[in-house]
Amino acid sequence: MGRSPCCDKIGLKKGPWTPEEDQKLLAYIEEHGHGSWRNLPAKAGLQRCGKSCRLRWTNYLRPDIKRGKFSLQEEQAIIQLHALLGNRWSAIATHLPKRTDNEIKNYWNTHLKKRLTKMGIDPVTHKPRNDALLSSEGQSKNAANISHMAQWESARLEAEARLVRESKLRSHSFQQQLSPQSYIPGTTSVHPPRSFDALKAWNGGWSKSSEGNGGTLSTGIGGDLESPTSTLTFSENAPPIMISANMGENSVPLIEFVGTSGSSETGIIKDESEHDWKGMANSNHLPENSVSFSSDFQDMTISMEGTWSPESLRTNSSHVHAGNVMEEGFTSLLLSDSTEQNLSESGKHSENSGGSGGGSGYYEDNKNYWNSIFNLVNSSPANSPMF
DNA sequence: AATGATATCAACCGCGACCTT
DNA sequence: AAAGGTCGCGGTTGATATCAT
Repeated sequence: MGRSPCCDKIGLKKGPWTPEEDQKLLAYIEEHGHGSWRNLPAKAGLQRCGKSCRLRWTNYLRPDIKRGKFSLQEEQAIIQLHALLGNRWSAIATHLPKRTDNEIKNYWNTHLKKRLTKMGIDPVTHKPRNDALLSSEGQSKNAANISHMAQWESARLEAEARLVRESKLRSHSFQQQLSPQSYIPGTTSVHPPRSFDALKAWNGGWSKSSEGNGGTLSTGIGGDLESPTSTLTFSENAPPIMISANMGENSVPLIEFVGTSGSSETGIIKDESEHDWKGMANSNHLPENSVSFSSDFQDMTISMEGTWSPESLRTNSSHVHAGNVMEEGFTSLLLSDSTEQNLSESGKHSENSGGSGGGSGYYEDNKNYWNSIFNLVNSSPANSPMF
């Protein structure tokens, strides 16, 4: 409902913008702010529809846009965020603050997608096309279930992106009111979006021990029984993997990835919260408000409490690809494609990947994959551009 | 140099979500 | 609650640039 009339229906100009038009639009917005896009063209003396003006501004004229070649870090960010978020370019763009969603989308379609395809990796699923690395059906299903975690995170990122947008908008309007001429690109007066502090803890939580046959990973704060928790556990024939999304005091989903290696060498990484999930995993003592479902993963449990509401999980629109988390090595592999560039500076993400093989490194690879993504989103608050 | 193929990217289009009346 | 208005998103197109023959 309520679709605005198309430009050609009201005889407005279309196609490439002239420098004069750019100047008019720029001058008007610098002086008045964009206000209502619909009314802007008439006020600015442009024979364009508001939509066209908005697009020109957001994708080209905005002063806080970084143009030119994408850096290695940016490429890496795009690939990893795409693995997590799918084609949600605006959400991805939130973490590359000076890039527009359109630019990222174009770059993906013209460069990165092709590069992935060329390497035999499905750019949609981020899985190898022949599925060679997912040797068993169980692992595929494993990946599918891990995707629930990605969905949660995806939904959270989406909400975060929305907040950032709104904050920026408010900030920008405020600055325009104060001094239209003093607009400083890329600056905001608002607090950065909540970062994934817990995920940082999560990153630091990996360690090894010789205890038991599984590996666990946690935020290190999961022991807070008071906090709302979302816990997802599952297991299959292989030693169990457990993912727990734990809500912190500020309703920040804290993701615990309690992974296990097929190899006893990997051992358990534990912390004070371990007893919580262990109890659940080994018994039927599920917390209240939990949802259990089974698949070929024999046990999956999600507990939803506190403000971690289903409404916040707009998973229906999430394009999270089941297999992506299982293919940690591919991003690094891709970025290590020496035919394109020397990527030595990206060692941060690839140093531990150890290729994409299975075996004992399999879950270690997953860990690294998520570590890199969470590090990425953690380090990219909107007003502190990472690039 | 001419021509065709391919790559790039700005811009458009249609849809859905959100807001206002 | 329903209808209309506006905005933003993602997919796609088409003009231009670049490369290959």
